Amino acid sequence: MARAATTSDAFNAVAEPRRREILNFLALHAERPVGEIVEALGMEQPSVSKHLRVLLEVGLVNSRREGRKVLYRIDPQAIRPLWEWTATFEKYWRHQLVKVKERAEGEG
Amino acid sequence: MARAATTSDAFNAVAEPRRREILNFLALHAERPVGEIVEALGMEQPSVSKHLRVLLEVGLVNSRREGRKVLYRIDPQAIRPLWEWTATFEKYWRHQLVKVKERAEGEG
DNA sequence: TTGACATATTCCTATAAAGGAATATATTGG
DNA sequence: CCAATATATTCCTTTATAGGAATATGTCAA
Repeated sequence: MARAATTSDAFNAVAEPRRREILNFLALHAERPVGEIVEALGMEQPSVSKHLRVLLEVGLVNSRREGRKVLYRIDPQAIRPLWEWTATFEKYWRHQLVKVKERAEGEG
Repeated sequence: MARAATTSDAFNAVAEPRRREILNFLALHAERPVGEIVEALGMEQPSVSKHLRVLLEVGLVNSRREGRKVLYRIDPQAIRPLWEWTATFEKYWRHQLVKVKERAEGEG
């Protein structure tokens, strides 16, 4: 068996750094055509289209055509499961920090 | 070029569901030997060892030997970059929720 | 219809991974 | 040292990429 498909869920989709870059860009710039992503991130156009397809399939972005251009925008809801999972670990590192702080104060 | 190595960073490491299960288990149970993970999650022992190796390489877990057993524990700090990245999108879905709420109140 | 622009898809290659089975390594007790 | 327990590694097969190059599809303007 091979690795799970990149399109199987958001976890797999965002494992690819380029796709995270695209999401970062779209988060800042709202709805944008492919060409602007290509230019802004310095990637090849086919590469961007392919990454957008993966993001589209897992619902991390939506798209609509406007004339010759296709506009993409993020759907932040799709990132939520990822955030929720990571957030369950937040209390543990917060705990660690408290302990580190206490130790520092004890020594000072 | 193929996909990035699962050991290249936490994003790639946690893309695999089994590895997330292992982290979930370790988060709840603190330091545990491999055998308990195997039993608790119903996975094959070599499979668990291999997944733990990946988690170890990206720093998501630590280990120490105690007699015949090797005890693993999570290092929640390693999940932090993941949380931080996803958290940057939180404001967007919060925004969406506010708008949905406003609309609902306007209609009600 | 034709040409230009914008995006998507296909074909190719190299690479890596996950699971299963078998085996190797490490540690302890006798 | 030997047997038993606990864990790690290796070998194999199947599958899925990501990027590059080339090409196809879609849309508009004249």
